Amino acid sequence: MTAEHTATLDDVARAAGVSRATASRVVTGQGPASQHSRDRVTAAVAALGYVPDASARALVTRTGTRLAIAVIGHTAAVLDDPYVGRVLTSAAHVAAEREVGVSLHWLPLHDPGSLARLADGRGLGGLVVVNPTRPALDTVPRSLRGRVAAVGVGTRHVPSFDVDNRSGTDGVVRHLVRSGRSRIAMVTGPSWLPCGDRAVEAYRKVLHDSGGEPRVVPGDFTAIRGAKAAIEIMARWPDTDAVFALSDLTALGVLDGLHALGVRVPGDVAVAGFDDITFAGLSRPGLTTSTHPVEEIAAAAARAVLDRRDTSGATFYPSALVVRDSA
Amino acid sequence: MTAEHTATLDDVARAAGVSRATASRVVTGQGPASQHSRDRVTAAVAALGYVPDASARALVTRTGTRLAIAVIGHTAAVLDDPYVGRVLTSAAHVAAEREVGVSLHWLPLHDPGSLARLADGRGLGGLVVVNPTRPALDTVPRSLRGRVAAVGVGTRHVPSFDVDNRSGTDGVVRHLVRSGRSRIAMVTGPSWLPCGDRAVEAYRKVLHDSGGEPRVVPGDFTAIRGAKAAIEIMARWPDTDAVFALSDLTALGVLDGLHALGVRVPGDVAVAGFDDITFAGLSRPGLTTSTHPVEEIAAAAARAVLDRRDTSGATFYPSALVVRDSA
DNA sequence: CCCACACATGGAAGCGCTTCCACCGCAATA
DNA sequence: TATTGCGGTGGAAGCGCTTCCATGTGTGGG
Repeated sequence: MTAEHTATLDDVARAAGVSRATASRVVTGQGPASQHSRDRVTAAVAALGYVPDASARALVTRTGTRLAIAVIGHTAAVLDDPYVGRVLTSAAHVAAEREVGVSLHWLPLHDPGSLARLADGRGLGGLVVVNPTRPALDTVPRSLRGRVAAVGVGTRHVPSFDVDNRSGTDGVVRHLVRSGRSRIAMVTGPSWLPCGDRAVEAYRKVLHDSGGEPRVVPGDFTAIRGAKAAIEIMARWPDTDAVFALSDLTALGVLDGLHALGVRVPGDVAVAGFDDITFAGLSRPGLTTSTHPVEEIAAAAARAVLDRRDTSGATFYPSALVVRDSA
Repeated sequence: MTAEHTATLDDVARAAGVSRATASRVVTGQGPASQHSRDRVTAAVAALGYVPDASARALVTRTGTRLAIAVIGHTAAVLDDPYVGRVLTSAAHVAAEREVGVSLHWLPLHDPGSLARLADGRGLGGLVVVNPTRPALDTVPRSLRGRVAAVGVGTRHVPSFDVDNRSGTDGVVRHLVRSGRSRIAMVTGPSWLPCGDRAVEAYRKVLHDSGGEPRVVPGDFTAIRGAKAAIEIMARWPDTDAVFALSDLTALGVLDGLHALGVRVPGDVAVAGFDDITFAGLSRPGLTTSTHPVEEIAAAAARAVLDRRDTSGATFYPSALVVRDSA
């Protein structure tokens, strides 16, 4: 009851009748230990409510006590993206359970050294790279081996977690086709982001299957770009009857651009986005989109890093169509 | 160049020709030190690029290495509020500079002990309480004295940082009056949140000055509640010609509710919000609102905690009217 | 001229933990 | 029975830092 003095590993060892070394082995799960002492230590841990001191552990294992979230982008403004906010929130939530904190960093797209510099300092326990590029991921120092994960499409070397853009896009574009649209344009993500490629592929495939011709305009996941893209699209292909943007933010911008042009949605042109952000349901017309389990993805990435799990390889999370008014 | 081995305090002491004790005193700024050794150590620190190991320091000072962000609310859903996301992002950014991480926690509104429990564990270097209640703030254990700050209106005991709701509200409501509205309703924040009181006061004052009668409906900062509030308001006071919500999210909901009712905005009813979130500019009609420098406020709170500054007392940040289409 | 007192300083202890290493007893092999 | 091997174990070192304490140094007053 009156804890007052937080239990230390010494207390646990004493209570279990073993040495501190053995207690440590049991608690960390590293090294040999007989079933008998394993049981006794586990019991003592529970009885005393022992929680390892993260600082002490970090000190000796030379492993930081912080999970860094690094976002790659042209400017520091990427940090303000609601998507990043969701990643951060979810990661912070997971980290909190492990008595670990998270910190947020911007990695300039054209400064490959920045990641190495970030990872160089002490105190870094793990790294989650958001929207990584190949070159960036290649500069991760080996001191962080096994403690790096990617949110978005990564490389073979680090576990990566992403939404299934391919089937998500497929679902949305098919929906557009089903509802009678055939001249469908697409606003992509930034060209340097590999995850967009799969989406574009899927879009091309559906269009090919349905006999439409692809109309692709580059985007950057921002709303402003969406508005401009809408204007571009309508100027270039005036008969366009649907626009699919690989980001709700961009789709909202498209809505804006179309509105400025006097084009009715969904009357003249249907609009669909991707991500299902909160505001997709609050825009007028309500945005048809595809879900993006960002929180789940970020939590998985954080856990992979924190647990030093060897989950190399890519994991894709399903995306589901959400039909509202815009398409 | 080839750092390889991160400099330790020992290296600094050796380079400066003093003992580790003296070097520590200079680096931390605690304890006496002659100007001479002060200079030599500072030079050595710069030359070696020394950065104190947060874990080691935390271990001995028995002070955590993590800045906890605690949000009070009925359910854990408060953590998904974009406002919290902005606070977290900004705090994480500030913390990163100090080699510190942040973690996110939900404090059940009716479980006063939860804050104490959170602060009890080791590894907690500081605490920022978002939207604190008096009782919650009173349970902060003394072990955290001087390392707690509030985002929102706090108590006399901890430094608090908030937007100037009073003048912000004043600005918005006055704008409504100026543009010819006189039957203005207000959707407040949660009743247990003291910050809302000042806003309601300001609203009442403007209405009193302009001869209007107050129409207050309780809100909770969510969009759904906004939609319901809109319906409530129009049912209770059908001649209402303006609605002011103390949150953009709620205002967006009001827009939705009004739309469902077939009420035109701003034709029939003007709508104004508070916060100026990203989506305030993307809704249709664009939301008239008042700015809320959340990032600046959160950064100030984080800094106050991290620097153990004795900034007790409340600091209010100015809010500025942003006129768009909705009012 | 000497004592007291401040200030500056270095030695050393120790924060809570992991991990190397030497050691023990026991079964399997020779 | 004498060796080897091996899983289990505790002692002890040490991670990088702060801080207590005893030990110098220099000043002013008696």
